[in-house]
Amino acid sequence: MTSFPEAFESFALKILSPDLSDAAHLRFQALARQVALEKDRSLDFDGNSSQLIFVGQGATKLVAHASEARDQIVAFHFGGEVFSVPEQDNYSYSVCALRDCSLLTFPADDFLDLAASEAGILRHLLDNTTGSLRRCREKTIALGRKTAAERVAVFLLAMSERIGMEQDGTVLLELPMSRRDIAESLGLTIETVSRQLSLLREAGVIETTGRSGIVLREMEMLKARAGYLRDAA
Amino acid sequence: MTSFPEAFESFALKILSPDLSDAAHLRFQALARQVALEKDRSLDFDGNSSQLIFVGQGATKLVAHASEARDQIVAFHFGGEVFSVPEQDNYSYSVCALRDCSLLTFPADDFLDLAASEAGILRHLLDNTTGSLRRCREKTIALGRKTAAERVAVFLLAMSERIGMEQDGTVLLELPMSRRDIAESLGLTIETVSRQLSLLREAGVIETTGRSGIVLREMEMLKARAGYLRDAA
DNA sequence: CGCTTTTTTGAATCTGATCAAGACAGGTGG
DNA sequence: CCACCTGTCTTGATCAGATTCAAAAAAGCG
Repeated sequence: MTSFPEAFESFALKILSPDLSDAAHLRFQALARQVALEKDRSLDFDGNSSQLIFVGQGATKLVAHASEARDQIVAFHFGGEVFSVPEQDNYSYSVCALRDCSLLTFPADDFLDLAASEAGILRHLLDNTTGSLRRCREKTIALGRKTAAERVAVFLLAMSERIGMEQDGTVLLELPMSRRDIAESLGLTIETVSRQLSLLREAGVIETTGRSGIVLREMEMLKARAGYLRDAA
Repeated sequence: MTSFPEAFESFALKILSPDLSDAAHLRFQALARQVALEKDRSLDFDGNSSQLIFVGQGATKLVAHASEARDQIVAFHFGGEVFSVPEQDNYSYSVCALRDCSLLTFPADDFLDLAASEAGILRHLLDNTTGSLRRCREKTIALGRKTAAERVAVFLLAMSERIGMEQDGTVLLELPMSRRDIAESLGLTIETVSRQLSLLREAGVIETTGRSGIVLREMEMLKARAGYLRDAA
């Protein structure tokens, strides 16, 4: 387990301005709570305050609880990313570890008060939030207008961008999430996800090894199945 | 039509710091492009740059084009709001007026460069973006896990919060968007939206007057149909 | 190697989409 | 001011894709 100062330093390096005064640096550090979250463990919040989460190491899912047995995964976040957990509104949210994680959490209000005059930090947060918004919008489009086949293709392409290892034309994926997680992220059932992966396998677009390994063998075919605009990137 | 300086002032009042120097103020003004967008007209962008939009007056929809005849409305925005239009990635985006609009547009990169050392402005943008993200996440949950009936209820409740007029227990809505818009926002078809509204009408939960008027007569029943957590706000 | 859990596959069901008319609103021109 | 016309909305019948229910197969663990 990384020690607290060490974990905080990796955060400071990424997010805080390098020219921040030592005093301010310490105030941020005082605000941070370090959490070592084991795989499949989740972090619940009191619900009255929004939280800022920095993922030092590991992989997490942000889950919204729509009602009993109806969860929607709002986003996946990997090492080095910062994201915000909304305070409870119509839904309650929790953060769950896909694999062992080292996290820093901050109450968002306090953090923003501290950063009120630190344009660099705010800019960083803004960029991060804009990125989350862009991904969330893409997810909205997928959930609103795409078929099961297209959603699975979109998911694989998005994962290949974020955690894929390229290897002469093919991409290797080591998915940290289960079929259930994929289904809950795509607004589908486990069975449908499994069937769509089987179809891709039969079509020679992907290969699967075990539960978590996937080789994207035909990236062009996969893109064609994602239902994107023909002339888009 | 409001004149350009006037439109810009209403923006400056809302977004820019009151203590911003006149020189900086003018630089922001130089960056702004005013657009008077008539109802049903849309603004397309070159796609290579993200835009910041300030809605002075009117109501807009942010539309993503997934493929021919498959549009998804990502968000509605009303007077006084600021939002960002992503650069074209896998989809192309456009902004369309639901009623006559007066907008200011800024290239996001340039705007952020100008605001680089203005913590107040950045904070404002961050709050706005965080709000957009929160709404987008709620939409994700609705599209991923809710039935048609629940989605329509959620839509009506969200609209009542944003543009509803309360009147002794009931809420009056004057919807600026068509059934098609509602459908494209909820990931449903026009017919399904219409059917769900008819069901609500038959159940006495709402009344409709003409194409655009809706009276929310039984807010509690509507909330119960939205599929929220029982104990949530 | 045997046990548990996850994943895959199959059959039936159901929700929402599609196809097809009809009703209505609201604008236009007589 | 009213009749007409156009586009929007509503309603109905059928269809398809995804869910649900059920069971077999595979993966990963001790």
